[in-house]
Amino acid sequence: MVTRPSTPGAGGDPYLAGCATRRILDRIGDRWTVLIVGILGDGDARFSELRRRIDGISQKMLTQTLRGLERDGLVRRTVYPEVPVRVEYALTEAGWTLLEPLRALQIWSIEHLSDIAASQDAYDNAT
Amino acid sequence: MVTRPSTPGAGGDPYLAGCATRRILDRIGDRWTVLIVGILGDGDARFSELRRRIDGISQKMLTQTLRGLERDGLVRRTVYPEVPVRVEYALTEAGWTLLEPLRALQIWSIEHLSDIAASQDAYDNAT
DNA sequence: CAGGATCCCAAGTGATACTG
DNA sequence: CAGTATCACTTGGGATCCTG
Repeated sequence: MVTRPSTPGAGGDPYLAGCATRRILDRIGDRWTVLIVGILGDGDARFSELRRRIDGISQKMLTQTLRGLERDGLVRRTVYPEVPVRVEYALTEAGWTLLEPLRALQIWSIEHLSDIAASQDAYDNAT
Repeated sequence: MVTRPSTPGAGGDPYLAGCATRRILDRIGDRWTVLIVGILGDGDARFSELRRRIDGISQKMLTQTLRGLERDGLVRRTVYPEVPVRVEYALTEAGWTLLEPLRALQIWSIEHLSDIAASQDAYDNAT
């Protein structure tokens, strides 16, 4: 596939993996995406509900992030032409699959947050 | 732990998980961290070697990112007082554990990149 | 070789006002 | 209710020059 030496131990090409991961992190690495995906993982939600549950998000960023997720096929947007209009957001099949590796990262995060904080303190004091 | 209703299906508190994940993404969500961790996952490396293997990184960002990783206890920096000086970077134990969830994300990335690209094209054409 | 210090621009983000 | 549009600000990151 790629003319680059692959790592003996790991499966797959590390260079390709790096590129792919970078592109995904460009998408989910922003301040709001994972929070939205996480909430939608609990069930569908409408715009105002997301806005209420995500503390501190501006309406601009909520819209922008949802548009991006919709464009990537991770979130489905459904408009119900009632009065007033109702819009529901839900994870797509692909969106659900993203939840899995995200959980892995969450678990790692929770397990290592205190270690990291301690390391930071030690590092700062050593200055 | 937290005075917030937890999700029936998922393990752990989603609110805590969200906060923790956000803090981790603040750390690894930048443009270079995962690439550096990925390369160090292949084995120790010195400064100039990292600089060569990571295409496009500036010396400032390499230094800055390595400092951050060192501060978080994910990377160990070893100085050999030779002439000229030699500096080796290596993953710590915690750094190695991060590699696991990162692989999960990599696998997801590779499996879904084409789907995402296709979805983006469809979305853009539907405009 | 392995950085530190500085300047500067582009991008991400928030606040505010307006709309179908 | 669910957005769109604009402005203003903060920050990430690159370029460049300098040092032990």
